[in-house]
Amino acid sequence: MSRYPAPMARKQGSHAETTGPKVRDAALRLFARHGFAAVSMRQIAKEVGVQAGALYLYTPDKQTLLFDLMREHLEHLLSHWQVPEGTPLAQLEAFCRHHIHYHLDRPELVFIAYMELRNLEPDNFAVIEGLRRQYENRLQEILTRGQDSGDFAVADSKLATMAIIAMLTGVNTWYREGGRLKRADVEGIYWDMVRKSVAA
Amino acid sequence: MSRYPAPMARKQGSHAETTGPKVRDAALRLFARHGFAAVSMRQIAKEVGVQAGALYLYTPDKQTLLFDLMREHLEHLLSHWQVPEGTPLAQLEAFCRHHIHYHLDRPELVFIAYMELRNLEPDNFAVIEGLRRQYENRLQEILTRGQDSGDFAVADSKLATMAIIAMLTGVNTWYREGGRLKRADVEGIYWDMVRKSVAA
DNA sequence: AGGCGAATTGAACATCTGTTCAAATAGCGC
DNA sequence: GCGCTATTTGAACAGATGTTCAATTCGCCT
Repeated sequence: MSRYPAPMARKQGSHAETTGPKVRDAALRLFARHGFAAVSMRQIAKEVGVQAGALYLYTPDKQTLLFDLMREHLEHLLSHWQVPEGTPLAQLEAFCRHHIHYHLDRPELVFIAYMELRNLEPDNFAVIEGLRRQYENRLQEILTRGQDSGDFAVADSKLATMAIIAMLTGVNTWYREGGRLKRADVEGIYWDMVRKSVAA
Repeated sequence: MSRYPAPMARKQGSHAETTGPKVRDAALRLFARHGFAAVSMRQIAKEVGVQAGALYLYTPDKQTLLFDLMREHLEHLLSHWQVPEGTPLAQLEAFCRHHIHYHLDRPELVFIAYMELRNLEPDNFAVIEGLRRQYENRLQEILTRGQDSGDFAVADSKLATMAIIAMLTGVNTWYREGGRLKRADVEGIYWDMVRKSVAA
């Protein structure tokens, strides 16, 4: 939605529609590696192969560059996966496996979305926090339903939600492609721990 | 050790021994709130009530200010707690409860030690990572011993270590003093989930 | 009261910051 | 090859950055 500055659709050969994504990708990579505050617009521009002024054809300012990355990430996370029909146990397994899989596919976005919250202006922060809460609520509802049905035994569904998400997202801090374990192995082992942790 | 610039012990009334800690505390607070890269030496100086130049009587540079905070935090964590005698189950419980308790007591240090790793110069990063690994190893050894004794059933002790630490440290992201739950409640609930997650 | 060293100031250094904008360039349809 | 517009440059802005250091102030001791 609302790309900046909503340029008229250009025909092939134009650079506008290749530079835009390149700006986004450069910002993503640099913010993830060095942190939002440590990266200058000139560094981003150099990575794109353009002068700093040209960045402002694609974003109103640096803050929006960060905010858009986070918002798109969380909106896509929410739209990409819905709680499937089934038993609470099956729903929880689907959530856990998808969470790990999806997050391992996007380490830079995940990193930024967790680390750069404090660099968001208050209004932007509220939006991002709202999206995150929506995601957490999906898990919490699974847990609550499993608790009601007697499938789970969680002392506090909010705590269990936060505990499980923290545990699952933690995979991103150590997992490296080509390491000792395949992603499917990791998904299986983590799912096993989650399953037991909430078992009745 | 090796305080900077190792000033001669001064008698009471001198400011050197009150300004030093104030610099550390201001840096801790500001780094935690805004991030290392976003905080300037002049902001720290203003918080202390001193000119920027005076900070360099207490630290060789900004990087060392950050590094010292992290190193002292992790060294104190390691020296403050040792694995007690007892069954693997008792050891694991002690670890979990202490981890939550200790980390909830120092939210700013914990936050910095997790968030500002990428702002450490390579040599400093290696030191911090080594200290963190030592801490992780203590948990991993408990899990390995419990696995060998048949008390635990963990598919992979390294993964279980990372999963448990991520889960426990996650408490810091949401716990607020005076909220719905007391610290002891939180410790109990998390310990319950951890216990079940590794249960045979 | 005066001396001495520790503690601090305040200015200076060279460089970088996000952002703006008139002017120049590039690439399309004709 | 012309004209038009989307795209980009490059300079400029006002101020902030980490760090250094000669000069000054402070506070204890005699």
